Amino acid sequence: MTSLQPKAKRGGNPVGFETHDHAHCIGTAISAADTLCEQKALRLTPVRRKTLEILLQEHRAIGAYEMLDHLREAGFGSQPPVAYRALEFLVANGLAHKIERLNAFIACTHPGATHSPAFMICRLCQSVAEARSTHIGGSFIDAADAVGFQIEQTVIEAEGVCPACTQEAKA
Amino acid sequence: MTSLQPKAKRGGNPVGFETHDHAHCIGTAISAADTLCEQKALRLTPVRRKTLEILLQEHRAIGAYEMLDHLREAGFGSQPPVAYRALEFLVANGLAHKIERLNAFIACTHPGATHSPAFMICRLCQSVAEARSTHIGGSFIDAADAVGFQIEQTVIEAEGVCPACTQEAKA
DNA sequence: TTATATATGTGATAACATAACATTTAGTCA
DNA sequence: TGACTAAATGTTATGTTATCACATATATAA
Repeated sequence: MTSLQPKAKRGGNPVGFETHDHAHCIGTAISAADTLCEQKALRLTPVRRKTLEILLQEHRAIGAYEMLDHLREAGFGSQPPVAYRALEFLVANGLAHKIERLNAFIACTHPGATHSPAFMICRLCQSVAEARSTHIGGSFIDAADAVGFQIEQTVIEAEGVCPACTQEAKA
Repeated sequence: MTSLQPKAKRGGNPVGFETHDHAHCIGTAISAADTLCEQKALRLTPVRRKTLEILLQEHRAIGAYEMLDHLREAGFGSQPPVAYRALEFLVANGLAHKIERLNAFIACTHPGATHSPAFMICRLCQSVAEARSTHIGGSFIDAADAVGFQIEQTVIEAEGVCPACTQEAKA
């Protein structure tokens, strides 16, 4: 299985995919990552940077092996740990997230901000959108507190149909 | 890798593990499953029933291959689809849940009730507790509504430390 | 009873992930 | 600078999770 698949449509906003804007958003995100890594004394090495760039470029959740294909094409190592380690670094530092339901990874849409992210996964077009709200897990945290469970990380994902696909289904 | 591993301690309630009570709770759950399947005209076949029994017996999240070991020992087929199909049936009908974070399955603690379950996973003792609250995902559903995303299923899981392990850590 | 749908068994393989260890690179400090 | 140390990378090998495809068997309906 190779890495070349059609890009998924964006979920959430039915905004058209525009190259110039997207290039700009990638640039902004990379700059933000640079700043963040400098502040925290983290090393955004070539593989890690490239991995983030690929996630941003694709703008969807991609699996570790698909990432590995891209990295190999870019001249990096071709064995699974190469991809997994870079992704692990990005996830650990809030620059990307793992979508457990898909066993795939996606660039964070607002790195730096402390957040327990929540995702909406379209089962029709496979797009994944990160929810904006910062307190999605609120009642869950309360419920955990009530029984004395110390939450360290949360996985909050919804599977369903995105607005664009809902429109298409109606048509 | 065989199936024999020490049982995880229960998370949530620090109630002792008592054979009689547990046997009773298994019996009750199986009866409930029978009733539910009769009502919905579902077939709780031998493999499916055994699979549910094993989940209830273990009282923790177990992987498909560990389940397969148990099923083989019980005289059923020994190839992965045997376990995956039975688990898929139970999950589809609300008798069990998949814990995405662990790639493992657990019996539902209150089948029949329509619910989008939420779980607390202890990273120290691996116990998994299903949260009682019925409206954990409330704010998430609101956030999805706001952007026009149609939720069909949710995955809500927290990883952290259960009350029992927190106690032990203090001691 | 025959037809049809559903469920099961099995072999093969795909997809996802990590352990272990050698090598290289970056940062530190005598 | 050069030796030391820690971190990162490359690679081999293997472990773990999940599905496809197809044959067979069983249940339900007509």
